[in-house]
Amino acid sequence: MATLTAAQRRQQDRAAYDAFLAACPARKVLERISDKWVTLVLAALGDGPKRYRDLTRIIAGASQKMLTQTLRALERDGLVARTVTAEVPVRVDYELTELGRSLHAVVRQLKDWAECHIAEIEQARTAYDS
Amino acid sequence: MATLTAAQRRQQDRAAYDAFLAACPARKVLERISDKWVTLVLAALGDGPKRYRDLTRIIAGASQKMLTQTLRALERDGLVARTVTAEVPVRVDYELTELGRSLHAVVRQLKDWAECHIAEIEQARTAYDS
DNA sequence: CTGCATCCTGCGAGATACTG
DNA sequence: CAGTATCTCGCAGGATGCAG
Repeated sequence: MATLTAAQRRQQDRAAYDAFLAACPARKVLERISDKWVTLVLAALGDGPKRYRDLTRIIAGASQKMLTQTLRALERDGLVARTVTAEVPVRVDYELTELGRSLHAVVRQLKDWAECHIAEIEQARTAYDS
Repeated sequence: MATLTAAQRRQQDRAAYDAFLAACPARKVLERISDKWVTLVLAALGDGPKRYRDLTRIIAGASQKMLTQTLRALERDGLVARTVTAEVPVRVDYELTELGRSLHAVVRQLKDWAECHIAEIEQARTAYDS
């Protein structure tokens, strides 16, 4: 039928909006850095290349699965470079690319804002909770 | 017993790291704006106050539950102000606070970076996928 | 050391229905 | 109009075991 129920209509709008968001550059980047571990990896690699093992130690909270998954995603996006050295045992180094360092800089802006305004937020929270 | 298995040790490290992250201001703010709808609400309110109904229309992808939840969270953090007018029917307006506008500015920085570098990322992706 | 494959669980988010 | 309450379900992410 040509007419739709309100529910169907809403679902269509939902889908259209999702498609719209999927095409938005800002959204793509935001979703990338929104990942729990991405910014931590950026920070860890911020001061020079690191081996896989080093990263597991530095970012103690990440499971191996998540760390690998994060690194793969960052590599795919050209933010991190992966270098395999055929020693025994194998050695794999990760480092930020130019693009990665650029993004890292933006994230630091965010960090600066956070440290500058977190007190206001906390204050608002306790005020709200009472 | 005093000694722990490797698995237990890892779990402890995990917990400690989580606690560390929980205390990090940058992380708190990042998790706030990481929420799928937060930045959209910031953007929607960026050009003046809006009624609840307006927001549901502007952000067509958000379910009512998510929109309300998002607005409550932002209000709690002092980023958005909620004003109830006792008309019939009830009228509720939302607008960015000073703090909210400040955060919005930072998010726009991120958006600018995204629009400036998205091409490189897309390019890296297609290169990686082949 | 550096990973991939599999299984399993908890929680977030949508759908739906009701209220002031 | 502006929400709240409840139920259900998919899937992100942890645990574990195996491989090059």
